[in-house]
Amino acid sequence: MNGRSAMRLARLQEALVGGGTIHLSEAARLCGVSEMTIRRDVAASDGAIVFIGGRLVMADNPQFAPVYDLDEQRGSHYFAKQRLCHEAAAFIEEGDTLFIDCGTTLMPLVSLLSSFNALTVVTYALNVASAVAALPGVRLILLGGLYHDSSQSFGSDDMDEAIERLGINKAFISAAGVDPERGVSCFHFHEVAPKRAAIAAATQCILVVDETKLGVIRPARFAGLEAFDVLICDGEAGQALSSWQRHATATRIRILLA
Amino acid sequence: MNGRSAMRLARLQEALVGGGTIHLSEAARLCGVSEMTIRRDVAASDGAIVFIGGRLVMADNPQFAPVYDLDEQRGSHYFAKQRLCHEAAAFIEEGDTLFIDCGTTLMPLVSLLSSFNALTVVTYALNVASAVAALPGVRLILLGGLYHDSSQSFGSDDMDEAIERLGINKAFISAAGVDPERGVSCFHFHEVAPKRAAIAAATQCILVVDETKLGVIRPARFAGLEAFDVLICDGEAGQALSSWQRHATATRIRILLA
DNA sequence: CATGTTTTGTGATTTTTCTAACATTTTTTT
DNA sequence: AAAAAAATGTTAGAAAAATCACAAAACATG
Repeated sequence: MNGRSAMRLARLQEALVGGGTIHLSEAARLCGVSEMTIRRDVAASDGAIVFIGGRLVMADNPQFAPVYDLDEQRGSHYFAKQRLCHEAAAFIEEGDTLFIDCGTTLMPLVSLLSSFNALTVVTYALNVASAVAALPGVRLILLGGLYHDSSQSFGSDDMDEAIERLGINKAFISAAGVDPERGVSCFHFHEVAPKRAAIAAATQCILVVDETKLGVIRPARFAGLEAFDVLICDGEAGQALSSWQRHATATRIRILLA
Repeated sequence: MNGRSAMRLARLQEALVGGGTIHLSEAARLCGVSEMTIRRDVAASDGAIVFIGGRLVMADNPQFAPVYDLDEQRGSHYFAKQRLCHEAAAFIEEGDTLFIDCGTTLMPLVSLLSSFNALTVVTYALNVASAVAALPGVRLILLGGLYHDSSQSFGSDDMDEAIERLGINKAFISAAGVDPERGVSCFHFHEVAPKRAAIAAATQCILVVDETKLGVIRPARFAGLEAFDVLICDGEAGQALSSWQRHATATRIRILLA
């Protein structure tokens, strides 16, 4: 990609941020180049803007649900996550202060918040923040710091203190691995502090993972299973289920299947 | 519209709720009918679902709302801002730690950062952060807090302390009003603390405003003109220019015209 | 300033989407 | 059960969009 091309894309991106589409011809006119050049720009770009039937739309704006075809979404566990989040949303009440963890698992939860009008969301994830910022009735508190690309989230030394100062009601936590003996873990160490602080601060802790995470151990352990009040999981393959129910009664965790 | 048709539409609507698109062929397969039937269903419906380039989308999906030419008006401003930012970018060197202010003025500056690979950007604006996060070679530090929709930025009590702790090289500041006697001002009071802290911390302060801001006073004053080393402005209408040059020599500020 | 490279434009070609007409099937009515 | 009506499928052609190939222009470089 070249400099001028990047500038045109930025120009178009600015036009499309906040939603909407523009037709190829319109985009070409706007940038003062031919339609073919716009096509080439978009094709060579990182995929932030895509074509849909001769129109340009923002694709990766987390503010919106993905544009991809539904069968692709099916493949990427999109529907599974949607179901999980639907279950999770049932715990939310008007006036709550929610902690929402980073990752893609809890993204569908954000779009379910639009029906409330007195929520506060605390997060340290950029994608979550961008999505929440678009909701009119939801207050957003972003815990800043140094950005980590790997998890689209921020990390800082005093994040735990910042979380302590907030009155968090319910914490929705995601994880990359959940094991009854070895606890709940994630990939990145900078996520440990905010997760722990949120779990400690929250009245109710809800762990949301899809079933591929069960029995898996990742490098950064941040809690034991007993730290959570509810585990929301999708039990398509119910084989491991019975053993998990045993663990559940042992740790008093409540398992919900989406 | 007929009963079976309504049922198919309901089914498709369910698949599309929460955004996303579904291709005509996919929809036909999903409902077990021909593509033509889906077309007829959609055509005869109330308009909740619409076609866009062979794909079905919910009509109320803001992502697909046609954004008619936000042209000239916003477009011309955009190019002005682009010029301003091009001037501003000339001050940036490899290895710098930049403070980038909120607003739309400095957005084009972000896309100009992609040619560097050892920059650090400090900001308290969500739109700036989102844009910087996409750049591979740039470290991002976001100053978090409570989100303010009006300026797409965050505010918190300890932001000034957080800025003090950072080694900021160059501060790029935007403003809603610049007046030689009454100083530099913005609309929102929560912007004052970070702007002041950044100005105090930075080695070099660069004020970037378009000429419509000259001679304007806004509610929240955050600095005098003498606090800045450089003022970058577009001098299309050069009328006020001579008087500004006088102020410039008085305050030792360097005026650049884009 | 000539040279080679990159970027952009143009027109031809292929693919996809849209529309319309008519055939076929299903449902309803008599 | 036959006829009529409604719904759906099939095909063909028009329109739009996507791709390709090459020419022209802009840019960089020695």
